[in-house]
Amino acid sequence: MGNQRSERVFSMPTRKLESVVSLRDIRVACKACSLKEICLPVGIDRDDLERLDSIIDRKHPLARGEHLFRVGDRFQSIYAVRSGSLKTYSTSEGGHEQVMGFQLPGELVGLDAISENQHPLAAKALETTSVCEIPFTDLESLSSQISGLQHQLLRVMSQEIRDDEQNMVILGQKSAEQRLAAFLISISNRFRRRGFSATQFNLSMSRSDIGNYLGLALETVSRLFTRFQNDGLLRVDRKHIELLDRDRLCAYSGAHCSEQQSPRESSRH
Amino acid sequence: MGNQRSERVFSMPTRKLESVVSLRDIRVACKACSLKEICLPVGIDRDDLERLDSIIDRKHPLARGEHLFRVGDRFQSIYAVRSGSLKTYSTSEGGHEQVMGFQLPGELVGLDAISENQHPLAAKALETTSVCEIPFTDLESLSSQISGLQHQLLRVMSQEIRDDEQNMVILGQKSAEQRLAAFLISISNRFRRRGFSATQFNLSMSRSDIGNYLGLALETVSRLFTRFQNDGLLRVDRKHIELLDRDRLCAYSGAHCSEQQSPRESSRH
DNA sequence: TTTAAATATTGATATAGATCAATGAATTTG
DNA sequence: CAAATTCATTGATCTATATCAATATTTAAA
Repeated sequence: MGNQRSERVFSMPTRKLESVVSLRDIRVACKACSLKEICLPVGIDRDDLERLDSIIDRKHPLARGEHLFRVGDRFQSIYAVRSGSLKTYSTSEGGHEQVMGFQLPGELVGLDAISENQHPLAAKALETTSVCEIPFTDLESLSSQISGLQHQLLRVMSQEIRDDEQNMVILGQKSAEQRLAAFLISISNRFRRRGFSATQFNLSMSRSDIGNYLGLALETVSRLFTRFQNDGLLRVDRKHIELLDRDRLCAYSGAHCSEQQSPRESSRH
Repeated sequence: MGNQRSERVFSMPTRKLESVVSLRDIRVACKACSLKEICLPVGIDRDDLERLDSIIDRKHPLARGEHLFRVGDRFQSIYAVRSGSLKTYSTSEGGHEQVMGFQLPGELVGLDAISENQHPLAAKALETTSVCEIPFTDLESLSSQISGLQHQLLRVMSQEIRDDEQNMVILGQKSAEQRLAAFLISISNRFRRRGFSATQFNLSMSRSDIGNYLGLALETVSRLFTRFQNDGLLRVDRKHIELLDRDRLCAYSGAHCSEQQSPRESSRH
């Protein structure tokens, strides 16, 4: 699928053996990981990468519906999605769920837990999902030695703030139509950036999750999908989406789409 | 006003003399600044503080309506509000403004600019406002030496992400009433944390700014203020707000108010 | 395979809050 | 200090989208 290539490079045996299963085979070095430019884009040389690699731990894949962490869990690591996808969400007292975001391959989760030393959100796998675990204290001490890493970490966090700001704009003043369009464009951009198709993908999250995330009723999401389809913008088949007219969809989203850019992917500089 | 005390401690003469006016007198050491626990809460000792201080630059106050920076400005520094307040906002192609946040004394602006090396938002003074300028490269190199500072910086950014997430909840699924209530509680908490009154304060921003920030029409904000007043929750006199029943207001906001906490103030741990 | 449980679609209706509009302070300006 | 401008309040109406409801489809379970 796409270029999820060359992930099976086996280096040293698993350092930590907390999980029982045959982790050894899954152990992959950062330097060989197809996601490495994403997790650590800039200015980290060969040696540094090796050091970084040594602190990163691959866990065995999560099944659909499994939690990576829950609200209130002690914060120890941030995670990078290697394959699959996650949703993060919080639950209000009334048991009502608020979906805060979706994490696709190459994206990080858990940065919001640093300040309180515990996870303010839960992270649940939307499908079979594997992640890299990056123990935070290790990362911190390493990044005080590797200045490029420190900077990179700050950049990633800053980007997260940007993205959240973008979402606030979307929630604060866009119409339902604009929201869904913006959402699809964002997903598309994020897939493309990871080397997947930008025009054809599967949404691993339910309509209800999308609606919740966008501040819309799921019925509205459903209706909009059919509307978009009727307008010739895309083709929907349940989870599968094919974007037929990305530009027009982008125009629908009410954003500057001149450079077919999305907030999320603009971090490359 | 409140305990905005003991700010006038004069140390060495201004290092950078970019601005013409009598900056010398305003120059105040971090270690004497009433905001120091806020900017740099933990684990920084006397010596380190002095080093930090040496990179921080006080600028002369901004007049109401003046910009601290504009969209697209090269990112060089982050800023801490010393007194007064700011709003950050972006402007869509249609010239439509989106207010992203308000910064009160002790709060930082500009963290979202790190990733792109330029400011994605503009920051404008809502009243006469003075800020500390913290050149980012200096801060970065210093924080690789002072591990407490590095951690603190990450914490602050993480907290910002948390806060934005909170705002997403508010925009995504709260009613107009809940939004305004949550907003007032948040402001109240932030004032209290800085030693100001939590029950009586002036809103430096207009109804329109509040509405824009909360994703509501200004008329709605206005109506809600009168409603809240009629309900005996508070007293409004134009910009001046007096909270009469904080608990009930908090209940209105639809959040767990058990510990009269707000997202923003929960960062102390 | 049948049954059950999610999940998705589509329609009908209700409503929170936007928008339009007019008036009244309060600030700013000349 | 008057005039102009900005800002706030209040009312009347309209609309986008939620909510309620029924059905269909898919997935999971038995």
